[in-house]
Amino acid sequence: MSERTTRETILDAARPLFAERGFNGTTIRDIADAAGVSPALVMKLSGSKAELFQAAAPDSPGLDPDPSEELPGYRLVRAVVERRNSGDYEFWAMAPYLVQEAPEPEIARAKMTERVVPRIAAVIGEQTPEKTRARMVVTLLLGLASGLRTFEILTPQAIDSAKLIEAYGALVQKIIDDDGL
Amino acid sequence: MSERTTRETILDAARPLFAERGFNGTTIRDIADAAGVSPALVMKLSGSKAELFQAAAPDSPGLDPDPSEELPGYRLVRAVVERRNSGDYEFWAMAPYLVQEAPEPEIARAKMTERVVPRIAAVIGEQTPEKTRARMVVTLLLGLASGLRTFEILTPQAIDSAKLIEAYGALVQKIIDDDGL
DNA sequence: ATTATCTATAGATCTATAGATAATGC
DNA sequence: ATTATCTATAGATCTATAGATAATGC
Repeated sequence: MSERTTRETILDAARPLFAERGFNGTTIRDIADAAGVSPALVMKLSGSKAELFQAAAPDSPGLDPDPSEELPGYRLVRAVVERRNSGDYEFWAMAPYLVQEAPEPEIARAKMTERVVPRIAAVIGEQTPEKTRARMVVTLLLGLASGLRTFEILTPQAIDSAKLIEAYGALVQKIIDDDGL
Repeated sequence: MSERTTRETILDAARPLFAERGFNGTTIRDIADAAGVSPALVMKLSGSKAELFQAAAPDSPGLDPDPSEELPGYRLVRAVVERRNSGDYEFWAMAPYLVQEAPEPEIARAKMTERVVPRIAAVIGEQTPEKTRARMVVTLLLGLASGLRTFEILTPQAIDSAKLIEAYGALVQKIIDDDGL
């Protein structure tokens, strides 16, 4: 097993732990146990816990691999709902913890904005320097992920997926189409 | 100084620390220093760190003391924006951490939903058992607070307060008025 | 020979408690 | 006398490192 592979094993073990328990709630030993190696090796290969966090924490949302005919507002919402249904990792739900729990929250916040806002601006085709609509869309996606994942108030019992995509997608699309912003 | 008062001093010191740094990121000593007492006294008066967290963490949003003529969607949004402008404590921004960082996240999540959803249902006048619209409104407020506070992507430079209240208030009001939900 | 990994442990926390002292009310 | 508060410290972590051993490639 080369270093590359072991390092990847450790990062893969670290990611969900950091996401679920945060920086302080996750120990090097937790990660080592999950990866099946000694804590010393985790330290050796990652340098420090803070560096490991930086390396492990995903810092941008998953790409949309298949730009369909659907309007981008609905498409973005559908992706979040489908990830809930399949239990996949949800960047938008983890982002608040990644900022708040980072060893240096201010830097984490700035980095996050830098990566995420232009990305969404590209998806919705916004070209203004302020990227106001992209910022609003990011806000809406953060809320949706909170409701679906962190708080689980938008359960399938409370609202079925199709209806949710229709209603919430309409909100996102309304922002995208808003000429006043 | 009676116990009541010292206990309150400690809780007031603990609240912002827990909110900013989370449960694991805040130590009894931090709280003791902020309150100007010894760590031993903090322990004595609070029982344990977990109990202190329970006692200190606000578990519901601030009430709306002045129900105006304004439509509830705009009113709810305006309150969040104004708290940003005045730098006041924002329940909706802290709620994710309170759930995630709680000693028992599952219980914290259930409690949160139990308190918050009926509250918002009352504000918007929803009486269905599922409270689907209240859940959607909570989701939108969580997003707004994330965008304003946690990520600071909705800065006054990016969008001025009046415009934000108008645009985001319209979304919340759209959900409140949505007959399909 | 070099790289990968482990054991053992130092040094620095952290929560919690025991027991002492200072302040308060009768 | 009782309540409020402190000092001192036990016991349990946690990160990080030093030095030893096992595995690998030449």
